[in-house]
Amino acid sequence: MDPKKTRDLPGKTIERLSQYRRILFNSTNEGKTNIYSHELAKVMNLTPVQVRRDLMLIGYSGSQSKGYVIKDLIALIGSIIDSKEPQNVAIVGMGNLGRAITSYFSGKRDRLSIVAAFDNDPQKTDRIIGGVPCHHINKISEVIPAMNIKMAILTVAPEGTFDVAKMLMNAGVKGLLNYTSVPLTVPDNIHLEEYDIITSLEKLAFFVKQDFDE
Amino acid sequence: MDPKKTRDLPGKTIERLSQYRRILFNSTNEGKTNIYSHELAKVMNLTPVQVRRDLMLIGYSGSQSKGYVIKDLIALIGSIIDSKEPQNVAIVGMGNLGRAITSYFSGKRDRLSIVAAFDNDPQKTDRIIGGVPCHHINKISEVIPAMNIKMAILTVAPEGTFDVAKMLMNAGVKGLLNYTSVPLTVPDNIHLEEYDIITSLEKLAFFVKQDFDE
DNA sequence: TAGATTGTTAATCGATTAACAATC
DNA sequence: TAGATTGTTAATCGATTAACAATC
Repeated sequence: MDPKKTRDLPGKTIERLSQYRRILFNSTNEGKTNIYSHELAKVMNLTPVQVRRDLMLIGYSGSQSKGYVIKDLIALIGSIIDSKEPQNVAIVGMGNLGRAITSYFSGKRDRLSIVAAFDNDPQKTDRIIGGVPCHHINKISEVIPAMNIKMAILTVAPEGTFDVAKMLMNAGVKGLLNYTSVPLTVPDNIHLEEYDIITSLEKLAFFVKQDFDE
Repeated sequence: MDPKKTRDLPGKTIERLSQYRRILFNSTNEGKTNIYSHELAKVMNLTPVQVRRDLMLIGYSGSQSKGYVIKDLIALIGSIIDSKEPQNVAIVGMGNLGRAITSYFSGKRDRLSIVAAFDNDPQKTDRIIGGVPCHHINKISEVIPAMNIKMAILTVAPEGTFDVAKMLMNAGVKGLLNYTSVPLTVPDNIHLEEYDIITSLEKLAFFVKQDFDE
C-alpha cells in the first residue's frame, strides 16, 4: 500500500487490526489457511463490510472464492502496526494491577516488551518482579533514557499520578497508558490512552439500569 | 430535565458525567463550592464548550458570574447515572487482575458494589478474598439470581471466557465488562464493554512509532 | 449461469467544534 | 459599559452502514 497513507488510518481501524491479528493467529493454530470477511466479523462482533473496509484501507485484497490468506494478512498487519525495532515499555506502580498487566504481557508480543518497572515501596524495588527488574521511582530519569523507553503504563495510586506522568515525560516518554482513576492532561506531542475501570462500570450500570426503568 | 430524554444521552456523555462527578467530589474536598466550565474542562482535557454541551444535555444551568454549583451538579449527575437501588456486581476470575479490580473498587461507590467473586481454583473458593466471598464457578447459576446480580466483570483466563460469559448470561446477567483478551459476541439485549490491554498498548505503540518514522 | 464473495463509493449516524446570542 | 461566561444552534469531522458493481 501507499506508505504515506498508513499514518492516516483511523484510530478505530488500528484497534481492530490488532484484534484481527490476534484472531488470525488463533485460526492458523487451528489449521486454517484462509478466512472470509464474514468469519472474521462474526468472531469480533462486527459486520463483514466493516472488516472489508478496514482491509481495503490497508490495501489488502482477498479472492472471492477463498477469502483472505491468513498468513499474508498477519504479515501485512504486522508491517503496519509493529515497528521495525522492538519497542520498550515501562510500568509504573507494582501493586496488583501492575503485576497483573506484567504477567499478562510476558512473552505475548515480541515487538513490545515491558523491560522496566518502578515503584516507591522499598519492599518492591531492586528486585525482579514477574520477570521485570523493579526500580525505585526516583530512578526514572536515569533508567528511561538508558533503556530507550518511549511508552509507559501507569498503575500507581491516584495521588502519585500527576508527578509520575511528569517525570516520565521529562525522561523522554512519548506515550502513556493511564490505568489510574485520575484524568491526565498532556502536551500535544504526547500520546495518551485512558480507560478508567470505574467509568467503564458506571457506564455499563447506566445502560443496564435503563432496561429496568422502562 | 425531561426524564424520557435521559435514556437518549450519548454514551460518551455518560462516560464524561461519571468523570465530572469524580472531579467535582475532589473539588468540594478542597473547599470549592462553584466551578466554571473552563476549569472542569482543563482538568479533564476537554474544551469548555464540550462541558457546557454535556450539562445542557442533562438540563443543568449555571450562572454567568459563578459558573456551576458543585453540590447541585453532583446531585443531578447522581440522579441520572445512579440507580435508586444499589446495583450488585460479580467478578469472575480472582487472579491478579481480579484482585486488583476488587480492591480498587472496595468502598469507592456505594451504589455499585462487588458482592460476589468466582474462580475455578479450589485454593481460592469458599473463602473471602479482598472482602468478597469467592465461590466456585459452578455456583454461578445459583448465586447470581439469589443475590440479584445483573452485572459481571470478566477477568478469567482466555480459554474460559466464552463458557463463563454464557453461564453468567443464563443466570440473568445483563451487563458484561470484559477484561480478557477474547472478544465476545453477545445477544442484543446484553450490554458489553471491552477494553483489551494489548490492543490499547498496540494502538499507543502505533502512534508513538509514527512520530519516529517521519 | 447462479450464488457467494470482495471492493468501493455514497449515505447515514454520532460526536465534536465553531459561531454567536444572551446574560451577569 | 466591557469582559467573562453560559446556552444553543449550525457546521464539521469521524466512523459506520447501505448500496451496488465486479468477480470467482
